Parts: sequence; structure tokens; C-alpha cells
Amino acid sequence: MKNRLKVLRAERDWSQAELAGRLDVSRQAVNAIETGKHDPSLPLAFRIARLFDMRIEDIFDDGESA
Amino acid sequence: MKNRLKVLRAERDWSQAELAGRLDVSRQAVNAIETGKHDPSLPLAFRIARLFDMRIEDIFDDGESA
DNA sequence: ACACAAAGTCAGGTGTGCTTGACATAGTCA
DNA sequence: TGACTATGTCAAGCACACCTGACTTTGTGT
Repeated sequence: MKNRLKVLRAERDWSQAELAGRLDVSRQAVNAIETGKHDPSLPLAFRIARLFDMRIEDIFDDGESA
Repeated sequence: MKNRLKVLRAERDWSQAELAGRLDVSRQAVNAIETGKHDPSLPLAFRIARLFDMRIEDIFDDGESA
């Protein structure tokens, strides 16, 4: 599952630790999602989408055509 | 995490087993999601949204105000 | 009463999302 | 050089998302 977390974070000039704090998860969890090691849980995906005021589908991409 | 799976399924007159087949998961997985015992993984949430041609946020509700 | 389909549930197992704590590396700056 | 920040990574552990297989319950129809 690809995602735009790193870009969205860079646009706001946040560190991984700063983003982790805003999402109430560990810094390692943010890193693992950004580097593609894990997909977030659905509740965490909701928190991420809400934080950036976007839809989940606009942040994450599971690669299926349509 | 609340969801509208049961209603969407009823609108199409599908059994849990039929929906499970279309999502490529077990019947018990569908049942657990409908009865609120589990949240789906993000990839499964994407498959569900795609199957019903809706956004994830229109099917699932994590209860946060905005 | 009987058969059947759908739904719900349980046990036992596997894989993963997330945790804390620790450590390595690279970049910046006094 | 030495201190500090950001990032990446590892290990060990916990909780949960899924699995198969089996069983019970409920509703429908003969």
C-alpha cells in the first residue's frame, strides 16, 4: 500500500516524531508506514485523513485500477 | 468502528457468505466486521469500498466529530 | 415435524500493527 | 571535535485481523 505521508509531512515541515505526536502513535509506527513496512489500521487511517483534511483514498493507494 | 455493511449487503440481497466470496475473505471475517467485533484492515476496507463503489468514509464511521 | 439456509459464535492457530527501548547513520552547527 | 536532530532499523512483546473447522440458533418452507 503506497501513501503520500512523507510528502504531506514535508509540506508542513513536520518531523516523523511531530507527526507521531499528532496521531498519538509511536515514531516507529509513522516510520514503518512511510517506508512501506506496515499498512495503518483503519482507525489510524481515519486519524491520518482527518489530520490532513483529506479522504483516505487520496492519501493511500492500494494499487487496484479502479 | 460502525459500518453500513449489513445495509449495503441487504440492498443487494447478498448473504454474508456471498459477500465474503466477493471480498475474498472468510464468512466469519464478514460476520465479525458486521457485528462490530473487528475493524477491517485498510486493504480490506479498500476492497469493500471498491465493491460498493463508495468511499471508505461513507461506509465506515469511527465516531469522531469531524 | 423435518429439512435447509443464514447468521452467530467458539477454539486454536498464523500473521501483522503497534508498543518501548536501544542503537546506527547522516546532517547541521557551535 | 563534539553536541544535537532526524531518520532508519532491530528485538521482544502484546493485541487484533484473519484463517479453518465445528457447532448452535433462528427463520423459512415443505
